[in-house]
Parts: sequence; C-alpha cells; structure tokens
Amino acid sequence: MSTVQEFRETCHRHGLAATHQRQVIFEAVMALHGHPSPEAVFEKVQKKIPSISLATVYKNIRTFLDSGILREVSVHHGSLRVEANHRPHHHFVCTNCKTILDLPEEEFGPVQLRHKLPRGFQVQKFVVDVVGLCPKCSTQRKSFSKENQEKQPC
Amino acid sequence: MSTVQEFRETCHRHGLAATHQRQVIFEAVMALHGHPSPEAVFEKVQKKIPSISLATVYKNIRTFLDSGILREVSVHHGSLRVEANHRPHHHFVCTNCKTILDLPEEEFGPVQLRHKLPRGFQVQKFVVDVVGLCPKCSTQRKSFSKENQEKQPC
DNA sequence: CTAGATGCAAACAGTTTGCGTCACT
DNA sequence: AGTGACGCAAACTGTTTGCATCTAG
Repeated sequence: MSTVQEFRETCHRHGLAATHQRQVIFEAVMALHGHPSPEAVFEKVQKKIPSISLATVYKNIRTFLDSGILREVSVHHGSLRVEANHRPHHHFVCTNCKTILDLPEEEFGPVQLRHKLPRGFQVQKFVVDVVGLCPKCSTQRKSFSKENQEKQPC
Repeated sequence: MSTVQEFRETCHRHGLAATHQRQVIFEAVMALHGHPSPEAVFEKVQKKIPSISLATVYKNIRTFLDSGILREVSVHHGSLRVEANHRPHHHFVCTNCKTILDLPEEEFGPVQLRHKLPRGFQVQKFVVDVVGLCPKCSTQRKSFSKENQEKQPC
C-alpha cells in the first residue's frame, strides 16, 4: 500500500471516495516516523494543501481508524486512568467497554526480546496488555447481531 | 497502605500535608475497582465532601502520580497516536521523550498466560510495550545532573 | 446528479492555572 | 506563623459537530 493507485484501491475497497486530501493525509502518516498525532499530520499536510482544515484531518483519521486503514497505537481509553496497585502486574483490556483488570505478573511466562535492542537503549520494564472481550461483552456479542452492537461501557 | 494512619505516614514520607481531601481522594481511588478516571474519583469524593472542587481532585491526582503514590495505567502520551504498520509488532516507548518505535513481533519470545482467564473472557491479542530510555534521552541522563533533567521531547 | 467530503466556526471534554482564602504542621 | 492546600473561575488543549458548499463517482 504505497503508490497512489494502491491507496485509491484501498479507499474504494472500504467504500470511501479517494479524495486528494485523503491521499495527502495518508502519505503524511506514512512519512511521519510511524506514530504521529493528528496535529503533526495536520502540519505536514498543510505544506501540501495550505487550505486544509484541521477538522478534515480529524474526520479522516477517524474514518481510517474505523475502516482499519490506520491503527491506534494505545489500546487504552483516551482519558487519564489511575491505579494504586503497587504489586507488579499487567492488564486485561476489554475492547468493547474499555474495562481494565489487573493480572498479576506471576500469571505470565517471562517476556523476552530475542535480540538486544540497538546500543543506547535502556529497558526499564515490559508492559503487557491482554486485549479481548470481558465476559459481559462476550455474551452480548453472541446474543445480538453485529448491527445492534453498540460499543459501550458495561 | 490502607488505614488512615498509613496514608498520613505516606504523605509525610513524601513531604505532603495529610489533608482530609487527600485522604478521601485516595480512598476513592482504592474503592473504585482499581482504575478510575479523575472524573469518577471526583464523583465518588463529592459524596463525602460535597464542597470539593474538581480542580483539587486533579491537582492531588497529579501530586500522587508525581510522588509515586499512584500510577498511570497507560504508558502512552495522552493525545491520539496513529500508525499504518500492519505487520504484527510491539512498541518501544521512551519514558522521557515519549518516542514510540516499532519492534517486530518476531523479536519477542511467545507471551503466555500460565493459567486460563476465568470463564467468559476472550483473548484477542497480547500487546507489549517495552518501556525505557531511547539513546538520546539515555545519554542526556548521563551527562546532566538530575535537577537539570527536564522531561521533554527529543 | 447525488451521496458523501470539505472547510469553517462553534461546541465540547478533559485538564491546567491564577489567585484569594484557609488549614496543616 | 508560614507554607502549602483548597475552591472557584477562567484558560487551554485536543477533539467533535453542524451546516453550507463543493466534488468524486
């Protein structure tokens, strides 16, 4: 998915109009070291399309996320979440209701890197998120059709 | 760290005044299933101290985070980050400059749960964040004294 | 030609800040 | 008594929405 033609096809496959703005927004994401913020994308795109609106960038990023053309880096809900559990642990995160559950570190086998990271990197810890559906959301999925499944908190 | 006395001692150890508000805010975090948002904490605390200000809750949560009394659940920067890399991979996250780097999944040994999760949980994937310092921030730490180390993007 | 995309401004949510008053040590 | 915490309102940042206009299919 790198040439102009490929991107147009990707859009059509997802039922999206292949507009100039979308093309340039997507190229900007690719060019920006891999994990840009919407603001960063906006600034990059502005150089090619000075008249572009920040709202258009947000709308399209959302559209790309919803259709799977782009991914969100963090699996966590946008707002700050805080915890007091000081024992080493990881988290289970429900993709539907965003519920977070602690999983004690002892529940996991050792997490290991096969090779050392390049010189200069200092590893402090491994953080694991087990992503999936919690029991409540899991049963909802079984009993309702896909169309009726609103993503919502339990 | 559960009784009133323990919390007061914790505050004093960190050079913080052990105010009633702090006590109740901390208790609320403990009571709220482990990972509440500031808003949720505020609502809970309001029931005990109707006159409390949302700003006070935010200020104290920040204070608790800075002094290590509480932890932030997500290791990622607050604003949305987006990526186009569709190959399975995990991330390296620099605690200082928040830079994110892709690490191909093949670089990791298998992530495993020693026991199954309780009935009803559906696991979709494991997401690993390797947390530490990138080379730039790593060398900064060596050459400057702790006092001068402002947390800032590279 | 028409559904959907764009651009603008206004609205919103989450979070921080400035400042006068109050309370812990 | 003095430093730091509180409460309030205002400011700010990141994101979404309503609506009129425009454009890809």
